[in-house]
Amino acid sequence: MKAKGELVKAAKKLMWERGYEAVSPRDLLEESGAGQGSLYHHFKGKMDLASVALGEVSDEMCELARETVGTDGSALDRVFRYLDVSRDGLKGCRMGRFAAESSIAEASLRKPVERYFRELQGLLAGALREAQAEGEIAKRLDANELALMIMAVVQGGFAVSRVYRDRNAINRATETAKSLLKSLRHR
Amino acid sequence: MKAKGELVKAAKKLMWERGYEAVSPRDLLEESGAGQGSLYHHFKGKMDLASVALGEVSDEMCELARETVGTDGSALDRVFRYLDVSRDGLKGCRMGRFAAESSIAEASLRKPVERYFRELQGLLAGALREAQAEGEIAKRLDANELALMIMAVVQGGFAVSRVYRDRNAINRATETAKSLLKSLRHR
DNA sequence: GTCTATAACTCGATAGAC
DNA sequence: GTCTATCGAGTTATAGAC
Repeated sequence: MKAKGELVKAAKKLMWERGYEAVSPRDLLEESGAGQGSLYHHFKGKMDLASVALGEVSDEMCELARETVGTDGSALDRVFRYLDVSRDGLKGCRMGRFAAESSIAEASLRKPVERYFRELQGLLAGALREAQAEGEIAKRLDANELALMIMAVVQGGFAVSRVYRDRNAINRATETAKSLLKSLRHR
Repeated sequence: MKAKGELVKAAKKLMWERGYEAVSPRDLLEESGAGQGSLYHHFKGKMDLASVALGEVSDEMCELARETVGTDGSALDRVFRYLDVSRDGLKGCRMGRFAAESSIAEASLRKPVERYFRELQGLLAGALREAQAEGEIAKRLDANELALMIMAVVQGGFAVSRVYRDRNAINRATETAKSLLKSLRHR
């Protein structure tokens, strides 16, 4: 039963680095130290293992998002706290990196990613709505749409960083998003 | 010599749909109608063919960007014209979709993508700088950084769209970006 | 539950006839 | 310049001993 846990751990590590398609069962067995049959004893196949691994990553990312966007500080500061997270643009989002792969069409892989995105959008939209209610920022923009755009900046920031081979491009993009949000204040 | 052109055409089509890694030489031969040896007669291999195809796509996308961000209309309107392009979020950017793949590490694939991104950022930054000079928007934000963020919104919009399976999520994200830019006016 | 061995297939690339 | 045939390696998955 140890092999099962080791396989999931290996999948979480390797698929963060390389995504789904670029990781082979062979890689997973090697990384985990498990024997050939173990993968297919505990899981239906590579995709089933990936699905379990992504489910765990999704849980971890949701928890992290709740801590980041959490409850202390002003509503707008909580949104800024999410944008202020220092990101390595060359790595890619542990969840969002699967969006570009064709495997995202498979429900078992897409669902954990969608769950994280919905949770994150809800957290950001909640904080933005609160910021609007308390007069921190203008009310004319829909909080849900603003949250969606903020998430797009982060996801797209990874893309731009990788193309430019500049691990900080993403952090400059989120900094600019902060500046734009500030321009919604005091109206 | 017909096979060469057909192979490039096939690569441009299939790699738009599926990226680099998910397209095999087999797929390319089938789509193009060329025989097995033709690929390796005209190109060094799959990557060389992809590089030529991406080069052509990069040229086309640069030209399209120049037309879109072009010269007529106010500077800010030209930026809005780029954001207003209707995008199918489920498809993915013809260039940006390669950013998430590990093959982007290969210079011959990354270069055409980077060339397009630099061209686009330059066009957007130029229009934004002009908008600032003419007093359309506030000057306190760097035009280059704003352009970078706008590109991130578009690239990330594709990611969010695909995860949500909502082809319009990207268009809502760009619409919100427009609204935020408008909040920089009249200060 | 874990392992070794291997099946059946596809991958990117090459050889060589025409 | 194009084709058919095929290589060696790597892919996902299965069989069956322990």
